[in-house]
Amino acid sequence: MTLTTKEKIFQAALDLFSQKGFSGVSIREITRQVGIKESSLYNHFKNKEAILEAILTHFRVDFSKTLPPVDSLDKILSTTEPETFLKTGHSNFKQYMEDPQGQKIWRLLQIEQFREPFAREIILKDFFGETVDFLEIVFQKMIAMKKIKAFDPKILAIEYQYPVFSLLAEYNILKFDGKDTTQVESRLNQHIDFFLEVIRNE
Amino acid sequence: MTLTTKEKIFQAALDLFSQKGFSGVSIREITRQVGIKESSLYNHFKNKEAILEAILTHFRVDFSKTLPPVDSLDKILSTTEPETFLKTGHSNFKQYMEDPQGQKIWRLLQIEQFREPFAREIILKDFFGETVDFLEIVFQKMIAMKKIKAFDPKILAIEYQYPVFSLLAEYNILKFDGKDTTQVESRLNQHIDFFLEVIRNE
DNA sequence: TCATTATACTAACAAACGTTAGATATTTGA
DNA sequence: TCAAATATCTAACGTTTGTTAGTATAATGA
Repeated sequence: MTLTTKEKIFQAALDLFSQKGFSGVSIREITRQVGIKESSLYNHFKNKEAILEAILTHFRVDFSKTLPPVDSLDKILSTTEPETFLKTGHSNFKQYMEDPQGQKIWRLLQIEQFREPFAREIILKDFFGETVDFLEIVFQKMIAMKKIKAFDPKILAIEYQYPVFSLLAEYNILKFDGKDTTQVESRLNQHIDFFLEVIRNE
Repeated sequence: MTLTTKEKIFQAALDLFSQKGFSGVSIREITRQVGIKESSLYNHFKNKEAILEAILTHFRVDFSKTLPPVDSLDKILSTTEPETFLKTGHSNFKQYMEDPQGQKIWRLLQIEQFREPFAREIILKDFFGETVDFLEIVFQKMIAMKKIKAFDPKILAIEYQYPVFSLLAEYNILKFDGKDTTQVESRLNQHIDFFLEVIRNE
């Protein structure tokens, strides 16, 4: 699986931007990593800004694939216990966390969120918004099926997901320094267990 | 209350770094905002890096003052209900959130966390670590006083504080665009209420 | 008061920046 | 097979970068 020059530029830029930020990386640094002269880059991207834009756009499209479609939820939830459902979701999430590409995109969004309006939009809408909206529907359905206590599903969505975001932030910092992440991972498990205990219908 | 030139440089640098990041701001941009020539800056700071270092160090000292001393906890907790204690803490926290200086430092830490090891250390130790350690002691004492249910105090600390970090991140993005933040603020209140309901000792 | 110290200025530096023009080589499609 | 399109190269451009040297002015302390 060989990459085109454009893809190599994309990857090198993502790698460098996610460490030093957009302003901290030069065209020459990117092309040096790819193995071409700096002028050649302009055959593939209009300018430096266009590389970042391509990365952010690609991520936006990519992220929308990680959640199961809402139409299939009734079927899934009728055959799956809340515990299994959440733990499966956690497993998917963990996979995303451990993927180096996912870590780079997360870091890039963190670094650029206050310089790049598009990054803010992705964090707010795709990251916070979409996940919470999805979970709200999930918990609403679980309540209708009397599988969990009848709390406000929106509140449940936040109570479940927001700690996960913080744990993910902590995880990515530790991972960046190559430090041990088992504690954060066990905290994520503890969080899910705690949450399940709280919402359980006796 | 007039500022010295050094303080003006400090403030201008914090202001600009928190919007564009360290690499995105030039010495000339800082000195233009202060109203001096770029060479004059070097009478106050050794180089550009030293300004960032001064900002991060100042924040570290500053942040350690926001939590009440552990020695005074027994006295406070014996006369204060959990609900009042947490809501007072929330009020202090909100004040910090609404302070423009606090927002700038938060943004700076977010932007620089992967370029600057010191920023990572502050986020991990001061932000995550210290707050959770403090809350663990608080909940441990509340449990000993039989004021709340006997959950693992460390888990309670995380369940309480980690959603607050995520809400704070969301709050700061909205605030940066001048958008409405009442929804995030009400979510913070809902979180506290939910948490109190869960840990209440019947 | 006067020497010293601190702070501001002008001017310049070498290096790095993003980007372009134009020549050369490689790949593609009729 | 050969013209057209695409990708790479060398070389250079005008700016901006962080920083320094040297000089003038203002504040400080004996």
